[in-house]
Amino acid sequence: MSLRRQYPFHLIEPKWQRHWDTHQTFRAWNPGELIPAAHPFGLRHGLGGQEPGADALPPKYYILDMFPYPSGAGLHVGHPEGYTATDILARYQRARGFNVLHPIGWDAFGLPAEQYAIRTGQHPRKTTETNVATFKRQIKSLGFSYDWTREVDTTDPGYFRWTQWIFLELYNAWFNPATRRAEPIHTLRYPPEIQSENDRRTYRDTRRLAFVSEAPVNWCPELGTVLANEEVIDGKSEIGGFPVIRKPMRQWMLRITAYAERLLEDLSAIEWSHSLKEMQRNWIGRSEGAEVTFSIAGAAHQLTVFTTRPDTLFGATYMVLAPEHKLVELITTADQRQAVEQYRQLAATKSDLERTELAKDKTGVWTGAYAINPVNQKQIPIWVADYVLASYGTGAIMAVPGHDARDLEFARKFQLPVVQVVQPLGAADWQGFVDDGIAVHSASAEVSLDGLPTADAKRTITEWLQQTGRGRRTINYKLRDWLFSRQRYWGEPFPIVWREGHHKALPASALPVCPPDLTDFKPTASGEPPLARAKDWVALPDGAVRETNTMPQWAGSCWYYLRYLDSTNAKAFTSPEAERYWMGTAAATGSTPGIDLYVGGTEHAVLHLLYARFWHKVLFDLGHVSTPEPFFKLVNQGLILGEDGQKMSKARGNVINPDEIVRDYGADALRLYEMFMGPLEMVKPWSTKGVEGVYRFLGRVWRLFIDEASEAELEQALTTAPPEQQIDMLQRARPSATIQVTEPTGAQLKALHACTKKVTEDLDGMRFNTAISTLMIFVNEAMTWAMKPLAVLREFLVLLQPFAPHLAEELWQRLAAGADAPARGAGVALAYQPWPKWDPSLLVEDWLEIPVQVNGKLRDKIVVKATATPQELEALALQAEKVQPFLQGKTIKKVIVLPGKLVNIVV
RNA sequence: GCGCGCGUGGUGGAAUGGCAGACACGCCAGACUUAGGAUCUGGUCCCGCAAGGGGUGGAGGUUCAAGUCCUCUCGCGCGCACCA
Repeated sequence: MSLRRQYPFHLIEPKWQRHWDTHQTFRAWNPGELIPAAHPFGLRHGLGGQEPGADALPPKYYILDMFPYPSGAGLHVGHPEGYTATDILARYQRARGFNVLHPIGWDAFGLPAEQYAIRTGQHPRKTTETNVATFKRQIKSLGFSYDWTREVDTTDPGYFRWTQWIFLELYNAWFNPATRRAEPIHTLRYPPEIQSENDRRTYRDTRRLAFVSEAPVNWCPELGTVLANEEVIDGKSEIGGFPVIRKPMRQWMLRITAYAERLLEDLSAIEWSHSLKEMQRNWIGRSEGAEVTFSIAGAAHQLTVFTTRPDTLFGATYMVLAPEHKLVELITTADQRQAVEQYRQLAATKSDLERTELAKDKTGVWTGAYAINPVNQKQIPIWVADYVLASYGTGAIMAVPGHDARDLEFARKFQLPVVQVVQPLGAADWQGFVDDGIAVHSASAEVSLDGLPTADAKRTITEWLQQTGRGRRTINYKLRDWLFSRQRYWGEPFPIVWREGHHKALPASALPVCPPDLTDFKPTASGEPPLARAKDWVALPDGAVRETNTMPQWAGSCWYYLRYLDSTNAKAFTSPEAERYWMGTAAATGSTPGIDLYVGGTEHAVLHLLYARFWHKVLFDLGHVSTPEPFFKLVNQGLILGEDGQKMSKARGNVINPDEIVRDYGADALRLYEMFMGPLEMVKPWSTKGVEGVYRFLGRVWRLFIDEASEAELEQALTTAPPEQQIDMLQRARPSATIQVTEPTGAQLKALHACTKKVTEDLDGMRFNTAISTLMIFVNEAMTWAMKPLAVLREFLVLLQPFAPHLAEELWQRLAAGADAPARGAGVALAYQPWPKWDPSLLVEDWLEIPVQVNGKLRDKIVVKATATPQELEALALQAEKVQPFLQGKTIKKVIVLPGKLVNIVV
């Protein structure tokens, strides 16, 4: 701390935080709720003492933060960045008359609490409670205008009961390809050949949106759990960075792939950043191409491959199967069996990391078998190689080494033939040419592509394949179904029981299914999930056993924004009325469909944000929510780096603790600084000097309003007063005598209205940094006024309030208490004061300074009446003193005159 | 390798195609002070005493006018990455 205390923020901030808490100032009102007569929202909208329906309430504005995982480390300065941005906008929209929903909660299931429990034996519930308490204290110390009555905690049985309920909705639904929608499972029709109840059960169970699969999954031995594709980065676990291997296991999956196309299409209807949409598009990974079926020489089997380049079919000189491909064992010849088996086993034990990052060198073995190319009946060898992934396409490819870099590398290593079938348009070498060109050497007795540009060749060959029954046009996605079960303790148990090897959903009335109490949270020695230790819990009286896997952390965050709408509802995840009002369509409410603004970090680009969209679409299809997309507009805040420009980390010792900033400079200063650093979305380094800068600004605001002598008295009195009396002593700081009820001068009005205009426009564009600089400019000017009109300063406080709410409220109360004028809404909380309007006519200048350029270079400035005609401007510009030397001996070719802006003389 | 984004003073950053550097940090000078790490005032892109010249990663282009638009190029950041 190197500055003196600029103003008594240490008293002001707790005072207003307590005031907002006890008055529930920021409570958001649902349709039909009784609004107390004295609540500022009721006073503002004339609804006090009433129970207005959705029609009588003002339009809604739903502004959401990504709720935090309450880690043991406490809040870091990245959290307040997004939270301050949304809080400023929440306060702004409240002032503009919206019914604002601005909630917060805790995403509290998760691995760290469980691992801490394994180390120390402390129950994760206890750890979670402690961490939530810390986060809550820290967040409250920043003065955010959350509606705390709607706080949610994903680990609360009253909450996860509905997470389990939504899982049942998924379980009891299937995706109807004809309607492209989820429908209740009872609408599923069985093909005539499926008759027995057992077959029907299997048919049903393999079509549910939540289903059991026995497929190779990402298994992390270190964490003792499986992970979703999205949780594996470069072959390592996202949490902890431990190796991940592929292992076949029986797991719960969610059928997100059914929604691939809609998840992709609907991106165009929402306002997200370009890069974020691009990340989701990449993850979904749609690619158009064809499936081609090859027969196998001397065998009845067929081999289907996916290719985006069916036009290169004539160039296929060999085939490759993924090591896991089922056909491998069926077609491998006796001679090759040993080599193939060895290769497959080696591939199975390799981690993903070893198969990708570390092993760029291609490996593989020949199966001994041949495929027959359908276009020309040529026999080409079938290989097994791990550069082909079992999980993409059909797990097999036709290799065209002439026009694919990977196939070329493989062909060169194993001396397989390379042939040309595409002629580059330019002078490029054809070997390894992968772009579009002209088809060559692509003709047989049955079909010819020669001379066709790539696009036409694709179309021609695909039609031919389709007509001859050897293939078809198809679309492939990289997106995989969502692996939804984990071998953990600290997560939602599945509402599922098993009997005789079949799973069965519990009825909704059996919810919540609470996890049993345990003292040992490790997986069992046999590798079963920790819940299996609770034998009494697992075994049910009727002989059934409970599912012992739990849901992943993402489950709770998939729908929390819906629970906020009606967070204590015990009968439904939310009431339909509340859902319609807050999430409803534009036509019904006059506001945005879905959540108006969602702010959070970019780390959830393909995890939470994809999963939540998926769940929302299922709920939409099943009639539970009104919109197909939850998050209409989304903004990612940029990372805050340490003062050294490096990512903040304990190891580097460059972590800034928000508690210390609040202690030394106050919450308003922290809020203001984080917004003043630069554009919200940008990555930017922390600067404590910068905090001091905005802190000094807040001090100037204080001194603009407060009498200096009285403040000195206050400071003096505080040195001896006991802490509990100090807050009341704030009253001793009296408004400055220079604040008077006077008619503002033109210059004063102009300063206010210019400030109002710019701040308003900047808030609409989320340009918080320039909004704050505008407030600074106003204060710098107002400091020079000998007489400060009360009305002007009051309006300024309404503008300041979203940014520095504690200080603004304190000063507002001070001016209202003065009783020296009929205050604008005296006694009504500043937070609900109407946002000021600006009068454009006040901003018009009588005289303007106009730059005069010669050939685009600034040479002089002329002062003219704002009403000057272009002719007058041109004449004055040509006479301007400093312009003369540049016109000497030249012919004026042209004069560009922009009235009110600029004159450019071209010579 | 592919995709996306970004390059502006000593620093964070401002600039609907129209005066480059708002606002702030830092620094310099001054005022008030016993003092200043408080506050206030002034200055602060570079070269130059000045007149003037140069300047938004680099090279071209479009335009009366380019930080802004186009092409190429270099550098940085983020994402994806054997996806057929």
